[in-house]
Amino acid sequence: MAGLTIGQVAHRSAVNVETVRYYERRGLISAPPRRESGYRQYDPQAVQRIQFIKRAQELGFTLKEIGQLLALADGDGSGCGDVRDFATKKVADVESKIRHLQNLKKVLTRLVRQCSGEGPLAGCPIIESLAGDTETEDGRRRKR
Amino acid sequence: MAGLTIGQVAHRSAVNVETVRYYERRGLISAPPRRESGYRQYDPQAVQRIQFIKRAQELGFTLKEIGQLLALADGDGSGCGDVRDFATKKVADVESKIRHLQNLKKVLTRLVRQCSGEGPLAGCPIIESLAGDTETEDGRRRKR
DNA sequence: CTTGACTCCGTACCTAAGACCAGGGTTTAT
DNA sequence: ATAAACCCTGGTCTTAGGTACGGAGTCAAG
Repeated sequence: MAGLTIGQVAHRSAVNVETVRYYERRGLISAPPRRESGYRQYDPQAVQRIQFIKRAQELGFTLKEIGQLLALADGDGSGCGDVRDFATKKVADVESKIRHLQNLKKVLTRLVRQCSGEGPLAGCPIIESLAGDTETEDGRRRKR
Repeated sequence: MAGLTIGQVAHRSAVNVETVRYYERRGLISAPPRRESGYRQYDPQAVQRIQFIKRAQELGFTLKEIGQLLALADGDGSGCGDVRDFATKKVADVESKIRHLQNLKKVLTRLVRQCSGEGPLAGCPIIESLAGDTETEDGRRRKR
């Protein structure tokens, strides 16, 4: 009984069966050999690989990036430095997202602070701020 | 020539024509009257409304949330406080996302720090950390 | 041998927020 | 009058990461 069924692999890696097949389609895990019946027969390594994918996802990598990461890990030519570059780029990514959100938060907080929370809607600083008052000139490009 | 065409509205609010129609389908802007020909005839107010939507989007609100926000703004019963609650909840939202990303960053940074960036792949701390080593027990639920 | 659990494949569906296209009809400038 | 620019509907396509379904075949236990 060498080899795991897809269901066993899925359960051990805490994902759905469909997810395993999906990863195969995406090329993240290689197509395993089959039994006579056509059933996939997995090496226990497959579980490791899926867990790798899941952990990398938790770190904010997309499946596409994980594919590249796995290619590095599988490939021969690359070294540790390539992997580090990858992770470094991701850190910059995350930092940029954080900055964006912090700016958002600042603006939102300011709006909330300006709003007393009392009185009717008319005059609510939040609504007014969103409504804005920029009058754009006509931009019809049509010939006249 | 009272009323703007959809193209004029789109241009003035700096969105695509399709976007305007999409917002109408989503119920974010009301369906305007039509000419004989079937052409939509917009009030200039429509531009304001779309700008409202766009600004709210920039603040991180989804269209669904913006729909609720607009319902507040349109509805009669609600007051400024409801709007403030909304924005406050969004701030909490954003804060939670920031915390998550900061945690991500911490983990990634630690990984990068641990990695010399030299040498071959085998033994790269980043790869090893992702590969992990948790041995999960079998969870086959099938009768035997 | 039956039954229930499992697996196969392909395809469709989901969320978000639109973009784009085809095949028509309309408006307007010249 | 003609051509360019515009508008209509309705449908499909996109990205990401899966989930779900249907009909069929398979496997193991009682």
